Amino acid sequence: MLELSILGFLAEEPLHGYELKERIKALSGHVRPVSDGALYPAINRLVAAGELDQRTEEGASAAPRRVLSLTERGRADLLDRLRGPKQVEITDPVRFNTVLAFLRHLPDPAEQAEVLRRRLAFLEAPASFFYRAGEPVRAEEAGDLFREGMLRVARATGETERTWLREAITALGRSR
Amino acid sequence: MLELSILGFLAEEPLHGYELKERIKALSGHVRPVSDGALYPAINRLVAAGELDQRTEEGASAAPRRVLSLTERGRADLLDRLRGPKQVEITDPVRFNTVLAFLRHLPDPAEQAEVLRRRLAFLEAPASFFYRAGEPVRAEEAGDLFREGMLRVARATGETERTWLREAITALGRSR
DNA sequence: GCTAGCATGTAAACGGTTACATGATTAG
DNA sequence: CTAATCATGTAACCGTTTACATGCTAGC
Repeated sequence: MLELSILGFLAEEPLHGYELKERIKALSGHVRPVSDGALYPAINRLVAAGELDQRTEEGASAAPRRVLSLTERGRADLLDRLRGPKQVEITDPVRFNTVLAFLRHLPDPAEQAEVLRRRLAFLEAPASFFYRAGEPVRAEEAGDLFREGMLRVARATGETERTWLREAITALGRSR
Repeated sequence: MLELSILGFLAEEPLHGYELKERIKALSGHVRPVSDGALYPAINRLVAAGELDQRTEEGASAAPRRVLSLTERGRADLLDRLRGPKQVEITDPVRFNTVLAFLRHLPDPAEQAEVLRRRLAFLEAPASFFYRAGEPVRAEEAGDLFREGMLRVARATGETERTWLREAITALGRSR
C-alpha cells in the first residue's frame, strides 16, 4: 500500500522522500502519517528493484535531497497494481482510496470501470455490523447511542459511494 | 485493537473463540476478517494476563470449545482503553468505530462525551486529500473522475458524522 | 538562543497475515 | 462422498511503528 502510494505520486512528477511523506499523509486524510522507518526502507526497496531512479540534489536545505523518479519498470508495476487490486484493497476503505487516487493512470477505461465494479459489488452485498439471534440489527434498534451513530454514518457513506460508483461506471462506459 | 474487540464483546456475554471471530469480522463491516493466527494468540495473552477466564465445553461440535469470559481485571482494562483512546484510535475510522462499538460500557456519560469531542475536534480540523501549489484541491477541481469521487464521498461521510457527533454530545450533556 | 520544520536514515519490537496442521459435524 | 462450516492451534514472515540518531535552516 505504501509502495503503491510512492509509485502513484511519482507517476505524476519526481519528488524527494520528505515531499512524498507529506503527500501520503494528506492522502490518508491525515489519519495516519507515514513513519520514516517505513518510508525510507520502502523507497530503497523500490530503488533496488529498479523501479525508481534517484538523483541527489545538493543545496538549499538540511540533508541533501534525494529526488526520485519513476522508471519504466516502476510504471509497469504501478499499472499492474492498479489493474489487479487484491480483495483487501477493494474491501478496506483506506486502501481502496489509495487505489482510487491513482486509478487515472490506468490507460484503459474498461479496466478502470472493472475496479469500480468490484468495489460496488462488495458494497452491494448486504452486511451489518451487529447481529442479534443471527439477524442483522437495524440502526434504529442498535440499543445504544453509539452503535446507532456507527450505523447511521455507515449507511450514509455507503449510499453516497454506491451512487457515485454507478454514475462513474456509466460515464466510463460512454467514453469507450 | 484486536484485544479491545475481544474485551468489548466479552463484556456483553461469554463467548468462545470462533464466535468472537464472527463478531469481530462483522464489526469491521466484513472488511478484514481476523486471522486465527492473530485471534488465538491474543486470547491466550489475555488469559495469561488474568483478564479472561476460560472453561472448556465438551460437546456438540468439532474441537472442544473454550468459552471465555471477562474477569474483573479484564473489565477494568476495557474501561481504561475506552477512557483514553490513543490518537490513532480517534483518527482512524476503523479503529474509532471499534471504540464506538463498546463505548456504552463506560459508566460515565461525561467520559463518553469526551471521547466523542476528541473525534469531532479531529473532523473539524480542515483537511484535504490533495494539494496543488500548497492549496487544498476542491472536489469539483480534482482533475479526474476518481479523485472527485473520493472527495465527494469523504465530504458526505464527514458531514453526517459531524452532525451525529454534535447531537450525541448534546444528548449526553442532558443526561447528566 | 531556541523551537519548528526540513531531510534522511537505522534497529528493535510489535501486530498481524499466510501457510500449515488437525479433526469433527452437517448439508447437499 | 464431498464440500462447507465449526473449532483450535503453531511457525515463519512481513510491513509498520517507535525510538534513536544526525544536522541544517528559518523564524521568533
